[in-house]
Amino acid sequence: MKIVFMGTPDYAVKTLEALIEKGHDIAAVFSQPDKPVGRKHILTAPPVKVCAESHNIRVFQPDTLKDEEMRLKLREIAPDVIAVVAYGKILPEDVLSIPKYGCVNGHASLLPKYRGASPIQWSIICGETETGVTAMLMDKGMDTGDILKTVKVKIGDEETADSLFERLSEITARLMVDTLDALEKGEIIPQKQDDSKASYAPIIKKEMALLDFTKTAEEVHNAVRGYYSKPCAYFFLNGKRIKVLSARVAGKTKLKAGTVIADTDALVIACGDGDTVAITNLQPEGSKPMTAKQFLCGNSIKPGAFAGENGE
RNA sequence: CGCGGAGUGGAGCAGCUGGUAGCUCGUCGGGCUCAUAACCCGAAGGUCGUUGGUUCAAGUCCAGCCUCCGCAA
Repeated sequence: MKIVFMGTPDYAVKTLEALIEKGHDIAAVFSQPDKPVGRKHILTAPPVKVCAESHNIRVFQPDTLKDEEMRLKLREIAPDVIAVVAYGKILPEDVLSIPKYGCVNGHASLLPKYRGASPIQWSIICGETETGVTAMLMDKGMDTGDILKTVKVKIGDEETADSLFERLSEITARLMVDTLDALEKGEIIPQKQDDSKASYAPIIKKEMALLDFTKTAEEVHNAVRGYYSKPCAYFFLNGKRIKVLSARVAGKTKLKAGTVIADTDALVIACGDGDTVAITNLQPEGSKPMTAKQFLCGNSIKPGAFAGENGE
C-alpha cells in the first residue's frame, strides 16, 4: 500500500520500521518540527524523522496540517492510508478523508478507555492490570473513531510507564502491520466505540507527579510506576525536591501520613491508609540517582520528619 | 550568554568567617552470639575535578577551564 506515516517519538519508530520492512510504499513521513532540547538547547530532530531519513523517505514537519499547502501535498501524494502513531498533532477533518482507507491510529489503550494523550501512564497510575493497543479509524473526535483491531496486554505489578512504553511500541508496530493488511483485504468490520464506557487520559503535567501521601500506599506506588521515568514522581523533603525512582508498598504504621522514617535500606513514608511506602531508589535535586541507602548515609532523617514543601 | 546545585578516602555527605580533613555506610581484621543485615574493638584507604592567582599558609578566598545534575524549554 501507499502509506503516509505520521509519528514523532521513539515510540512510533518501531511502527515505521515495521511498515517499511513489510514492503509498503512509504510515500512520506510527517513528524513534529525539530525542537531545541537539553540544557544547551540543541535543535534535535524527532526520532521518527531520523529513521525516515535513514531510509531516504521524504519528511514533512509542518507546524500545522491546517494549511492549504499541506492538504494539497497530501492529495497529491494520494496515499491509500495514513498511519498515525503518536504524531502529536490533530488531523483536520478534511485530511482524514483524503486516503482511500482513511487514517489509522495506533492508540496505546483498550479503547474506549483512556482516550487522550497519555494512556500508558494513566493505566498504570490507575492501577490497571491489563491494557493494550487499539488500531482505530480516526474521526473528528479525540480517539473516538471506530475500532479495527485490538491487542490486550497484562501490566506487571512492578511495571513502569517506561517498560510498558517499550512493550507497547512493539505491539503497536505489529498491530499496525496486521491491521493495514486486513484492511486492504477487506477483512475488518469497524466497531463503534461504546461511548458510555469512555474514560480520558489527559496529558501528564509535571505538577501531577507530586506524590500525595494522603492517598493509599498502593496508589502512591502506582503513581511512582506510572510517572517513571518522565516526568518522574517526586516529593519535597527539607525544601528539596526528591524524585522517586522506585518504591514498594511496605508495612503498617500508626504515624501520620507523610511522616518520613529512615529504615536500614529504604526511606519509608507513612501513607493515608495506615500503610507505608518504602522508597528504594531516588534522586535528590542536583544529584545523581541513588539508592535510598546511599541517600541515608549522607542525609540523616530526624524523627518526625515530614514530606512536604516546607518539611513541616 | 535562560535559572540554579554539585565535583572531598569504594558510596552518600560535613568541613561557617583560611593553618595539611571528619561523619554515616561499606571494606578488611578481631570479639560477643546458636546466629545475624544487630552490637563491641581495631585497621586500611583521600593528588580535596583541573589550571593559574592571592597568602607565611587554601579543601576553605579569586579567575579561567572540564565534567555531572536539578529546573526551565
